[in-house]
Amino acid sequence: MRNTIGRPKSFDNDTVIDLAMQYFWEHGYDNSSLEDLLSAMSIKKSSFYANFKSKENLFSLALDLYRKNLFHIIRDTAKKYGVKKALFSLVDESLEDFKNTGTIKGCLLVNSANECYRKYTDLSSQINLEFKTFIEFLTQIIQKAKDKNEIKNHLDSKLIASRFLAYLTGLTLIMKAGADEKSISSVSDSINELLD
Amino acid sequence: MRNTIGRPKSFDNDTVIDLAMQYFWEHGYDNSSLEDLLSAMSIKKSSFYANFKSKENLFSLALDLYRKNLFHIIRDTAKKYGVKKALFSLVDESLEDFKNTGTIKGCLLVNSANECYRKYTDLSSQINLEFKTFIEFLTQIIQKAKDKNEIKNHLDSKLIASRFLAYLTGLTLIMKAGADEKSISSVSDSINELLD
DNA sequence: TAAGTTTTGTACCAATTGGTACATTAACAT
DNA sequence: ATGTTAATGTACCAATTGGTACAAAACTTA
Repeated sequence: MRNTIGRPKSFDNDTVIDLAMQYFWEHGYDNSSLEDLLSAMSIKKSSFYANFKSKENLFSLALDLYRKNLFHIIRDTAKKYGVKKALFSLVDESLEDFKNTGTIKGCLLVNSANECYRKYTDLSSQINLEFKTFIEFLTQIIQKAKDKNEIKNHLDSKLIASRFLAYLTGLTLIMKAGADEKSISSVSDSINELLD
Repeated sequence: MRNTIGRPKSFDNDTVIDLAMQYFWEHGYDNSSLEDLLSAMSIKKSSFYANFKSKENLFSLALDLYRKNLFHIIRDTAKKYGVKKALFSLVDESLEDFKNTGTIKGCLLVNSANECYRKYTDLSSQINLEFKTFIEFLTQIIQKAKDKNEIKNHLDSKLIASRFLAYLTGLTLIMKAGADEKSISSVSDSINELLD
């Protein structure tokens, strides 16, 4: 793949998609202007449209990357420290994020569903799919943990997964809205109990 | 107040604020363009800027109206059917809303926190305040219900309030993201248990 | 050096945004 | 009829949006 004719690519597509994904994650779709994205990706407009054909298409790629990364991280952590810790680390990450930056990004899949669903029809179907895939993924690893008796909650795995995601999302939002520490801890505790 | 000189007002400010509030509620702040708002309010641009001075100011008024209406409804329902039903009716309303329209508006206060916090600094402080007032309000009526032994949950009232709001918010979001009925019911059930 | 490919630079586009200025008209009280 | 206030109509504004067109420059292999 080395000896191609012409000027060689100076940036890796996947790398700049990752940079875009980070920016999208922090600012949302609408609040990420093309200008913002270009400087985040460190490429110029002409290169942008040559490599990714539109903002919407870039977002689609970013969404997919996000979900893949997320699964990878959860799987890795689950292998090392168990499913319970892997899932709760998502909560902890949010708490840490908030402590450090004073703000919170939440889950890009959920955020996108909230922002883009029904507004950007092309993205909507993908978002829906990614979300369902995420729930399924959670259901599977929770089921495995139940089989190993690592999680004792008698509730159906999928329902645990759904509650988990709902609570985590709710936690994120009340943090954004300015809930106090005790309230935050309480919701966080309830997520922990869910995974007991 | 009747015999004022000059042409009498042909629309009531509060009425059109209410119309604007409904529109904001359904579409969010950024997605409510001035044009949209004007036709929703059935007034013209010139009248708009004469009566409300900016979109941001209108939203501020709408937010306040929303919170007042919300408190009013909850208080009324609580008097008639008890606190538990009053709170759970918020959940039911979301479920109904979704069944009928296929979409869901959520809580304007929470939505606004999510959308506007840190982006519109002038609104941010108000949003923060409205949210805290809401939590306090919930805490109070929950405490009353606990005093009457209507709610038996031993958790601190404020923490019940916070969990309630977080769960409800999370429920709203996973509905938007396309969760299936069983998952939705399960989260809804857990909110019910919280208020037992 | 020439050919091929990538990246950049510059200029431009139509559409939309929230907002302003101001003249005109409509409805009332005196 | 006149003054006063409310509402409308029209025209305009600068800024931002995502996107296109195309020429010029940079870098490679052959």
